[in-house]
Formats: sequence, C-alpha cells, structure tokens
Amino acid sequence: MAVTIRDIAKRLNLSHSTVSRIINNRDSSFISTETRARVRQTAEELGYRPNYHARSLQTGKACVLGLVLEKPEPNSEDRFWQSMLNGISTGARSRGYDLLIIGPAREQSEIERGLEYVTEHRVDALVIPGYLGSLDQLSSQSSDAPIVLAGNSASNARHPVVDLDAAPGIEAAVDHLAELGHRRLLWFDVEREGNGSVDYRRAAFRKAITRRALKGVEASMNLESRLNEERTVELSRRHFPEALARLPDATGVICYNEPTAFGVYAAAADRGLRVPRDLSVIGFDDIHAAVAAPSMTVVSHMLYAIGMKAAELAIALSETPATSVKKSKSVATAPIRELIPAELIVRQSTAAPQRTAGPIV
Amino acid sequence: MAVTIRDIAKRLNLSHSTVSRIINNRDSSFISTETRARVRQTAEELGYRPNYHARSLQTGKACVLGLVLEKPEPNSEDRFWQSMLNGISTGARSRGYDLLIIGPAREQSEIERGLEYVTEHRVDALVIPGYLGSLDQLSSQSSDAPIVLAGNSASNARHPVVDLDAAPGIEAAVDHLAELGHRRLLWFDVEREGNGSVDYRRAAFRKAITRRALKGVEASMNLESRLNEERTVELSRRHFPEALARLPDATGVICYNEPTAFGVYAAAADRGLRVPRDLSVIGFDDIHAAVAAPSMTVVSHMLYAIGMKAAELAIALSETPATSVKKSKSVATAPIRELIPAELIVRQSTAAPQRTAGPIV
DNA sequence: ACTATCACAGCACACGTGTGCCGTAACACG
DNA sequence: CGTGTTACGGCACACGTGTGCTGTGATAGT
Repeated sequence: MAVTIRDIAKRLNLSHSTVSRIINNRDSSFISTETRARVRQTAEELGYRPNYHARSLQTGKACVLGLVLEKPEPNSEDRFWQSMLNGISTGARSRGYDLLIIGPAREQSEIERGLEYVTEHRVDALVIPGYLGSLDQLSSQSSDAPIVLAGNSASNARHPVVDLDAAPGIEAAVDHLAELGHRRLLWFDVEREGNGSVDYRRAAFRKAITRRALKGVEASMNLESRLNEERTVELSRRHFPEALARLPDATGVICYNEPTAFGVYAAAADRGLRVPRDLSVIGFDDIHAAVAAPSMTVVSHMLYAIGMKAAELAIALSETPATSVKKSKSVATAPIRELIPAELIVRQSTAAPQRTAGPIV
Repeated sequence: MAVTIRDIAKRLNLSHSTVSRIINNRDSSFISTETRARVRQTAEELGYRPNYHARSLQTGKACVLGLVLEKPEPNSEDRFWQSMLNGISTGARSRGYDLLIIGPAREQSEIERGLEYVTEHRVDALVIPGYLGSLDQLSSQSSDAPIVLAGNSASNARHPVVDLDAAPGIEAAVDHLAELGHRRLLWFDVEREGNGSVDYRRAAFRKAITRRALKGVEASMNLESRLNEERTVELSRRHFPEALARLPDATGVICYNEPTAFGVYAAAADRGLRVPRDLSVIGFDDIHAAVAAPSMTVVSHMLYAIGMKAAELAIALSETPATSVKKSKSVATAPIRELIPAELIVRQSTAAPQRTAGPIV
C-alpha cells in the first residue's frame, strides 16, 4: 500500500539499509553522492513518507509532546487555555515535535490515566497546563519522561514550572496610570484569602505605588475562590462600591483578573460613571478584553509565551541524556522555574483623569 | 526497560502469542480461563502497558484522530475554537481515540503539509475546523483517510461537513422576544455582502418575523468581511445608529454575531440607552457573552456539540470498510452534511420593553 | 604480486505486537 | 490399541525502520 524504503531500494537495486542511511543523513559511512541523489529523487517520485510508528518503535523517540487537558465541561467558563495551546503547539512544531492531546480529564484519576499514555505512546515529555492537584501522585510515575507544568500551577512543584511573573506588568500598569496623571489608585480583587497569586500581585502593586510616591489602597474582598467567570463578574459588580468607599476619590483601578474588571465596568455603569472618563480600569489576563466596550487595558497573562516556553523546556529536558538527568536527581538541584514577565497592553479603558480631586459622584 | 508481552510470557513459560491473544480477547482459539487469569494478573503486577507504535505498525489502525489547526497568531482575536476542541476531544476519547494536533498552520501550504501527517502518523481520520480554503487541493491527497470539516466551512465541500443550523436558534430568539412583549425587531450585521451565512440567518429572521406577525427590519451594513473581533466591535458601534434609523422605535436587536452585539452595547451606551431596559440585545456564538455586563442572551454556536459530532463522524467513517467507501465513491452519493440546531441561551440582555411605542430617545 | 587501505554495499537482527498455521497432548470411540 | 477429534500452545513471519558488522571491489603502497 504505502511506499516504503524497501520499495525505493528495490527500484534502484540497493538494500533498504542504504536508503535509510541516506534519508537520515547518516554520514558514518560515505555513500556516493550520485547514489544519494538517485535515492532522494526516487523517494520524491514515489511520494515516500516515513512511517512514524516504525521509526519510533526502533529509535524510542517519538518526537511527540503529550498535553494533558483539564476542565472539559461543555459550557466551561474557562476559555483560558486556547492561547496557551497555540503557544505550546507553535513551540513544539518549531522543534519538529507534534502534540498528542490527552484528555479532557475530569478527575484526578483521569489525569493519572493520562500519564499512562506517556508509556503507551512513548511520548517524549508531558506538558500540563494549570495543574493544581496533588503533585506527589504525579511523580510516582516510573517513566522518566519529564513533566512540565505550565502557568498558574501549584507552587510546591517538584516538577519544572513555566509561569507568569505578574510584577513587571503591574509596575507597568501603575507607571502607565501615573504618566496619565493619576495619583490615587485602587487595587481590587474578590478572591479568597490565602491565594498566593493575589498576595504576589498586591505586593507588586504596593511596591510600585511606593516607588512612584502615589496614594494606593488595596481592597481585597476575600470572598470565595475558584469561581467561574460569570459569578466573578457578579460578585465584583456587587462589591466594588464597598471597595471604592475605601478610597472615594480614586481615579484608577487595577483588578486582579479580567472578570473582576468586567464587574467594575458594570458597577461603574450602575453609578453613572464613564470609563475611562471618570474612572480608568485595568484588568488582567487578556481573554475577552479586546471586545469589551470600551476595549480594556490589561496586564497580559502571556499565555502564548508561557505555552511556547513550556514546550521548548519540555523538549530540551527530554533530549538531555539520561545520565545527566540521573545526576541532577541525585544532587537534588533546585527545581526549574522559568518566569515570563507580564506586559501591559494599553487599550481604551485608561485615560487622563478628568477630575483631579474630590470624591467621585 | 519497558515491560513487554514477551516478559509476561517468559515469566509464565508461555509464548508471547498466547499473551497477545489473551490481552486482545482473541477468542478464535480457546485458552483455558486459568491461563487467562494468570496472564492478566502478571500483566497487572508487572505494570504492562501496550506499545501503541508496535501495535499500530502491525494493525495499521492508530486509534488517533488528526486535528488541523489554523490561525495561530500569538494575539489572535479568535478564541473561537476552544469549545470545539473540547468537543472533538471528548467525542474522540469516548470512542477510545486520541487526538494528534497538526499545526498551527499559517498558510494553505502548511495545511497540505498537515495532510502528509495522515500518511506519516497513519492517523485514522482528519478533522479540520473552519476550513475555508480551496477544497480541491484537499481531496487530491491519495490517502483514503476520511476528512471531516467542522463548522463554518465552505459550502461546496466534497467532504463530509458538520455545521450549525442557525435557523432554530434565530426562531427561538424571535419567539423569546415576542413572548417578552416585543413587537418591533431589528436584524443587524456589518458583514460583507454575499456572505452566505448572513443571508441564511437573515432569512430565518424574516421567516420568524412573518410567522409571528411582528414588524421586523433587516439592517445589513454590507461592510468588509473577515474582520477581527475588535474591529467588528468598532464598526458595529459606529454603524448601529444608522441601522436603528431604519426602525427608530425598535425595542429589540438580533445581531449576526457576538462582536457586532458588543458594538451595539457600546452604541447604546453612547446614546444613553440602557440594556435591556431600553433595548433588548441578542448576540451570537457565546464566546464572551457570559462575562459581558449585562451578560448577553445569545444564540449559541454549538461549537462543543459540533466538535463532538465531527469526531464521531470521522471515526465512524474511518471504521467503515474500505470496500463500502469505494462503492460510495463510484456511486457518487450525496455528500454528508450533518447540521446541529442552534439553541437560545437566555441571559440578562433581554427583558420586557419599557416603552411600548414611540421612537427611542 | 601480495597486502593494506579505503569506500562503499548489504546481510542480519532488533524494536513490540498480531496472526496463520501447524504441532501436540488429552480424550473418546470403535 | 488405533484413529479421529478437540482444545489448546507455540513457531515463524510480518509490519517499516535503524544499525553493527561483515563482505567486496578498487586502488595504492612496498
């Protein structure tokens, strides 16, 4: 059916070994350039395509990255990962790797089931976006294929992590507002207390405020966590007045994430405030921000970049010789943690403040 | 390294053939139930996992679906496909198939390159979401793996298509507004003239209006096509007043797609109109609709369902024996075209009209 | 002329699994 | 006891590719 290297060999009165060496550019033994050309040409003519199964059966390398997907609910609120998928896909492709999707996994057990695929499909490495579950179970797997966690992951990871560094983006956001003339800024979130990510971003906000000698108030509502987007919008809308009361003459708000910022949009409209005329709003993530009215200035979550980096890291780790891997294990080197700096994307929800003093409304 | 069926056989003084038959439940020749149990148990003990490469090298079946992705721009406006990916993934998984991602493909040539993967990875079938390119090139491929187009595809397809039937959703939208008490409705789009999808949806709108004996005006601005989301929002915002002028006392608007509806949100705000108090707005697609303020009533694009159906169809086609495939080709049967009826998702952008007559503002 | 060297070609096996066919015990029946 | 039948186990090969090792012809060196 399909054309094999044996077909090519037979047609040229060669052995398939020679054809294989030529196709893979094995220069261990010299083969006449003329033969090389003839093989190349007939391969082209016959439309030869190598069989990946046979190849990786022999070599042990699959040139395939496994990707474990979570959160498969049909109407899932989470359109978060598409950009990351694009990044992972691009990063893998640029290295000649393909992507095998494992999942969607609804439960922890299914994720473990996904890990078995590493063995079954002989995937070279695994990338898991946004994994928050128990990490001990993950490492119990006997396979030596590296597992890279991408974005938003548990911090106690024993596995390499590629994640966002929000601080540069938040500093850029504060700088941006300061340059527009804002002097009194509000931090706003409706997340649960003890969310490390919130703490980190708040600290970055505080630091930037201090450096710029601005007035800044942090309003963390400390509500539920792990909300879906729609619910976050609601809660934000409801609690924003309370937050604003802590700094009534604020002219700009920086929100922990995008749904929170949309809630602020709604709350502002409720009060008759116009964005950005009366209030500048900066969100996070850049999922829906571009289609909002007005389009929203955000700190990007850099999902594409994180995904690409994660793919590259996973491939790099899988290609380091096993000896060095064992060595690094025995020495117990510090876990790899690549951070991608967040960037500010300026759109139309930020402008120079109209009122320079006095409380709003 | 990895445990094989030979290891199991050796441990039990059997031949690997017997083990293989037991694992695959080949009942062609009867094997003592006792041996069966012992093999099963040792397979479990040793943690045996079949090697997919070896298996599909032998059987020719890969149990893998190829998925060709388009539109990989880093900050792509198009978060369209995530739900469909979830659907495809779920559908494939439920049949025991995995997903191999091919792409992202930037150009037509790369899509063709993706098709070569069908041969290289011996993928059983290919699913291509939203493919609008030339279809002759696609079919020139010699491989007999079926190619299923999913959603939004060119209509002259010679390949099986799974797509949305927008009409039921639009009828439901009109019904919904009518039941709320609306009598004068506007259809609004800013797409290019000759967009068949627009025509189809407009026709459904007109039909529903007629059946309900309502007053309906269709405002198609006939602007550019293939816009990104942000630009569509802008154009919609700018041109909506012009549309509204054609039916000044309209109390409800149905928009061709979601960005257009967001533009209407903005245009309404520009005029001081409140949604849904002064104007009910219905969008399409359900990508960002849930996070809008107010959350938007939409006709769903059913991406998840379309993806799932496409995966199931692709698998079904790949499993039909080659003879029947050839037969159907020679007889030139009608191309398969599965349509998923659109559904209305009611949120908060629709309500009973406050003013029953007279122009707005 | 004999041999060492070189530049290649190809045999044979391996990777892990699936399967047609034959061998072989056990058993029953005449 | 001989033979047919049944119920199973295993040999051998296939899938397509990669590679160590050996074979071979030509050329050069002594």
